[in-house]
Amino acid sequence: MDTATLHPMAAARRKLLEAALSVIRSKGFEATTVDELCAVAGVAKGSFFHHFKTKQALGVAAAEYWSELTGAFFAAAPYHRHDDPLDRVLGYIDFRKAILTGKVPEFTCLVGTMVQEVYETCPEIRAACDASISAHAAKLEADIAEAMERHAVHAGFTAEGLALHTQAVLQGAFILAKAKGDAGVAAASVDHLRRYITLLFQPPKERNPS
Amino acid sequence: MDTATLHPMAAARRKLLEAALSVIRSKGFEATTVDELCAVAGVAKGSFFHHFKTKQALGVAAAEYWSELTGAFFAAAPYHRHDDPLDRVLGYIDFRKAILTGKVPEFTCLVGTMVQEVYETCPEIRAACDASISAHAAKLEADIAEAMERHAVHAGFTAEGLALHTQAVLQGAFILAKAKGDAGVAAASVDHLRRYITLLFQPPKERNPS
DNA sequence: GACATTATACCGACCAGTCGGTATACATCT
DNA sequence: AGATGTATACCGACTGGTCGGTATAATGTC
Repeated sequence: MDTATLHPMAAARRKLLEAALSVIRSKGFEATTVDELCAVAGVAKGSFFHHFKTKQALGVAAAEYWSELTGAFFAAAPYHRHDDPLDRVLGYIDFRKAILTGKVPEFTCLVGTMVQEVYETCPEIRAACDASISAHAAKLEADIAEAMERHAVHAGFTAEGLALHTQAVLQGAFILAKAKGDAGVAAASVDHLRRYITLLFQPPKERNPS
Repeated sequence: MDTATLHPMAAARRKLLEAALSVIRSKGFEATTVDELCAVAGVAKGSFFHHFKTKQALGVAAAEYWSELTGAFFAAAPYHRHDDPLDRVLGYIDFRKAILTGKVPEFTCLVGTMVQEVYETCPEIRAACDASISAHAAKLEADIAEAMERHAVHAGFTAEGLALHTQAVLQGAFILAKAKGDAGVAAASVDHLRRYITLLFQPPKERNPS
């Protein structure tokens, strides 16, 4: 995906946003300095404050940029091809597991990291992070709702609630991965999530009583 | 529980640690200043650096203090009384859900918040947070292992993995609660976790095929 | 030449950490 | 008992450096 073609944008602005994604995911929002973002982006400080009124404004813009990027990334993923909506949901989970590669800051979530720090101190960033997570969950929610319809599952939960739960598991898996410095523990949690959804949608009559 | 009697400790030191718990859970580690901790603790700055060599050292001490406090808190919880280990596990989950009350910073996890920020920049704090999470999970792991034995469940996962998964769900639930400013979404995720464990340990033959 | 963008120099606030010093408790020696 | 030494606890002014943000000049670009 060529990120430059998503929206026309001044070069310095996009370079600053790209820098923000990588630096903030590594060090968090507060520990990230404007000077470092400029250095990584190869841009002077004046450009930063030309494009973003404050550091907080950059935080909001970074969350929105993250939403755009991940939206396009998941929209292009192969799991949407399945006919059965349940296969699309499980395909999403498998896809999330498959991209747990490389170093920890490379597969963790920008908005999950940011919202932990600023949820009480900066309502604008908090709202932008919430919007990003909720928009992502909403796409999955559609498939879950369809799968619940198709497989006649209605027991005690909503499509929205289950979609948000998947995000909770992923965000929590990232925290464990950060604590242990290892992606394996995150993958194991995603496995549990997959098993849960499989059990939820498994028709009781066909359960193997071995 | 009288925290003062857990370990003898200079008054200023304990007041600083208590201040650290509440301030860091609200604003994160980086945004918390030594001056603010001193102000909240009602202690002079000199005392801070008498008890903690650096701010990072306070972070490590806060994680260890958190481990002590939560360890005692959960050890005293009522769910341990159940005879069936599975009831203890489900009792733990119910207890976790029951304490999701009050404002968000009051029920979220100090070490989960801290490790997100510093996992790359401060290995000492990262390790202390990992130790806190892992020790907590280990207590639950014992009950899970016993429940797996008792209920003859061995399918595709380990007691350790499931114990860590519960922590992932809880940590992720906290992130969603922070993003939405609402404890309800966290409780909903804990409900899903409970349902998952129930399904895992439900004997296939007795499943209700309604 | 008008306008958006980028670069450089700079400022005031703030922050982690230092330093000199006081207070208290408890030994040990005379 | 009183004097002396010593370790811990606590205090608050100070400092060197960093950070977010500003002012202004220089560039492109139509």
